[in-house]
Amino acid sequence: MARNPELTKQLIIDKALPIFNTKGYAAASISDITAATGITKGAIYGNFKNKDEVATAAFELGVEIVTSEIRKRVKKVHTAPEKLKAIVEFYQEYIKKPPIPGGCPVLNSSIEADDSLPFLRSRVIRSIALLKDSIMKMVNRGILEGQIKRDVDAEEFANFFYSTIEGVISLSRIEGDSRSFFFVKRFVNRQIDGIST
Amino acid sequence: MARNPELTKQLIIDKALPIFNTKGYAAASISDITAATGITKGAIYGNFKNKDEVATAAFELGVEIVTSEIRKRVKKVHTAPEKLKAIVEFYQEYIKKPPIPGGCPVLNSSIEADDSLPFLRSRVIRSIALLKDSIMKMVNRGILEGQIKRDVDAEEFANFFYSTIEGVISLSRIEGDSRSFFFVKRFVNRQIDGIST
DNA sequence: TCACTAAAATACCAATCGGTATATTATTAT
DNA sequence: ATAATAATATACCGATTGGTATTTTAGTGA
Repeated sequence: MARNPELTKQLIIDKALPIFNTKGYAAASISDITAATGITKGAIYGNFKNKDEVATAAFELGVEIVTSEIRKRVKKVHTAPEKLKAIVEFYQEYIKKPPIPGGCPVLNSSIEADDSLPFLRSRVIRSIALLKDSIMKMVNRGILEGQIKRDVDAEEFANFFYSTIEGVISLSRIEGDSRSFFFVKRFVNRQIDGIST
Repeated sequence: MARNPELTKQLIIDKALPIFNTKGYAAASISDITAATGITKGAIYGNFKNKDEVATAAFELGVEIVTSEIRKRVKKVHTAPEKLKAIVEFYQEYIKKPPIPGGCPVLNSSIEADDSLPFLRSRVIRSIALLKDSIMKMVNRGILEGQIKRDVDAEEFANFFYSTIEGVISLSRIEGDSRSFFFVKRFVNRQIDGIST
């Protein structure tokens, strides 16, 4: 086996992410991870203090995968309305061809960590705050640059935008169908057009 | 101990619901239920085939609690816009004073059952379909009665409405704050006004 | 009052859980 | 080449899991 602890650690995180994201923290076991990695318990506990730390690292990777892809797509276009639509587009593709099996790690962890798992909860809150903040900034910059109407409440829009997208992701996933997403996408894009100048 | 199997069964379901709803199916144990009920494992397995059946019964109770309260509030007012706003109002109070600890059972189960728990998944799908359908009928009846604009797509609105509310519930819960709900409520109510005649 | 029955309590099961202590490796410095 | 060290593998731990078999208990009809 490779004796590079950096690689080992990364391998564990990479394989743990889809496991935690599909089964949830409680149902995912260390044995699941040893099975997926081909690595033993000794290697896992040599590189992580406990299960919580593995889950934390996996969650952070999940957030990084999602946000880096969003950043990439947002940079490609240059007006606020286009950027917002690019995010919607991203999540549509996310459902069809998920970069991480099991849905959105932020939403999943949000549900599982709201009443327990305090170590995760704080990180989920931070991730959501960052996401909402970037949407707000997008809207406000759009206002300054004359692409978005001046009377738009950026915080209200960000909360609507985030809630609706997370909601429709869970909806589409449980339905196993993208029909709902189609409708919601149409609605959201119309809202974006509605606040555009 | 009471030797009324009907009461025993109901006691188990009543106590199991908040446990499953807060901890999730995987993390909730039979021991949690014996502790909460004061009843032993023998009584549980005498009344239910297995854990799945307890979880199923608890879920059905959760759905009944939510939908019956919605029905009640929807009946109190007599136009489609008022009915839609009454649902929003219900969920706002739901967050402040939850009739079931742990958030919305439909959303929670939706997240946990999308990749596993097929016995739950099918029931979640049915519950969501019923909820969305009742919103669609509300909108369509509003159109017929001249309260809602004729060009409104009921299915699109229902999907937006459901997604947004479920999304903001998870958001408010993880944030532990109703600020986000306030913004989203304002947005949704404005949408309702926007489709009203 | 006394069987009979059904419900609930108790005792037990193998399997698995997260975690640890120890043994075995592979790598590096000398 | 070899000793020291760090990383991984192995073996094991008590606790808990869902579930079952058995015993005790409460309620019912005769």
